[in-house]
Amino acid sequence: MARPRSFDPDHVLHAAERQFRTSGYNGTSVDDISAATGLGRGSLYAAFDGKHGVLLQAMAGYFARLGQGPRKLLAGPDEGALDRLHAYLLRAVHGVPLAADVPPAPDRTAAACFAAKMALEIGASDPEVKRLANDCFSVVRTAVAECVRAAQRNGDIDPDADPDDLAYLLLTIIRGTDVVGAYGHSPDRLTSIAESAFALLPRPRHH
Amino acid sequence: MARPRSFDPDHVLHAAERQFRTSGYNGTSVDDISAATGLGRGSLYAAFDGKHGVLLQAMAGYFARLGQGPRKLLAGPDEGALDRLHAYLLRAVHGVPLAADVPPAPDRTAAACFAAKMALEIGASDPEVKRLANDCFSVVRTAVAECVRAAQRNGDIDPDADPDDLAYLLLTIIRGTDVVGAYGHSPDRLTSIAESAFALLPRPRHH
DNA sequence: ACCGTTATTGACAACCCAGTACAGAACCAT
DNA sequence: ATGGTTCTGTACTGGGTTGTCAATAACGGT
Repeated sequence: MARPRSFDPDHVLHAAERQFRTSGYNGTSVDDISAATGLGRGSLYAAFDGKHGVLLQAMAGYFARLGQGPRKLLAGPDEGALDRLHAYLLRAVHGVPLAADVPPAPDRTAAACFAAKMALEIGASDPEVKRLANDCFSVVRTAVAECVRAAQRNGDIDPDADPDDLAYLLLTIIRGTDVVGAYGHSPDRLTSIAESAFALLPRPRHH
Repeated sequence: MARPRSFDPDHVLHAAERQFRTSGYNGTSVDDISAATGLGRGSLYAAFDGKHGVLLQAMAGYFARLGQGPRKLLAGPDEGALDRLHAYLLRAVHGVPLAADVPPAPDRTAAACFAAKMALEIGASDPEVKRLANDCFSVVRTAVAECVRAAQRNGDIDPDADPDDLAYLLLTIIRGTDVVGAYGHSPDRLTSIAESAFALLPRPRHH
């Protein structure tokens, strides 16, 4: 009974996310978002409540995508848990894809965890952003910890190791590759870091 | 023969660095820097060439401080290299101090690697910042790698491990703690992560 | 005590930005 | 076809930002 919106909200949020990723929050103006998405000022305010609203909704979408990745890749039977962990680690250091059907990132600079980047920039003065970033960390951390436990049950990881400690460490490494990898390091180097980390996981001492 | 400047450049750059750390580059105005340092606009432009100049010089100072830390803590005889690595790791995850006589940081949020934070925010469009950040990474990485080699010579680390790979991994972990630790995680948690990482270092298999 | 040189201060002008308001367009149900 | 409702684009405004300029103050050599 009324005029339908002529854009796809997800597409708009993806474009905005890309913009925020490359220019930062304070570095992108509403006009930048407008240009990147094709929407006019008015539509942006009506649909997303302005710049800050766009950011929050873009981060929420990112969170949803982020949650699916680890859960799908890491969940499963105890058997093969270590392999899943390996595969996830290699994948994670190369960034979270914008969408399921989109390759992870054009350049690694823009692939760094969106939530972490926004949190580092404005999280100190923006509790909502801070909370969203923490949620992103938590979902990865719990999924990894669960997978570590599965691998322990299967005898692939030293049962004496604390799965939560390991999960924290792995999360730290993944976030670290965002920073290290964002500038001047090749994907090969990131892969190498991930492999090194995986190789150091505590294996059970067999007999 | 002319009026001397009435401020200490280092003190000004430290204050500016603190401001940049808490508010980000685009989040701090020249007036903010002016208020934080006590200098007027004109003096800032005359002495540091404006906001961007202040950032570059503050980062250069940070780089100098950063370089001293690892080198002093990590360099030394082969004997005890592993202990030095351990001590450095524990120290690094709690941030780089503003000055030699100043405690590392009031809150961990502002302690995250200054260079990494600036590089993540504006490095994509600021080659000079990007280069400075890479320099910061390099100095830590090479110092760590050298210490790993020393520990290997002393038989404390598996001689088959690639010291450069390990150094990259450790650098990644340190940078990761900046991100993870910046929001919502206690210093104890960071210490725990550092200890976990240290415990996983590949020891030589003794007979 | 004076004067050249340099720092400091405060104000100013041009510009950019976020958010709002209003006018027009598109759609659908009737 | 028409009308009500919602979307879309643009123009406007108040506030904040940057970089500069001229006037003033402070110092040291002479």
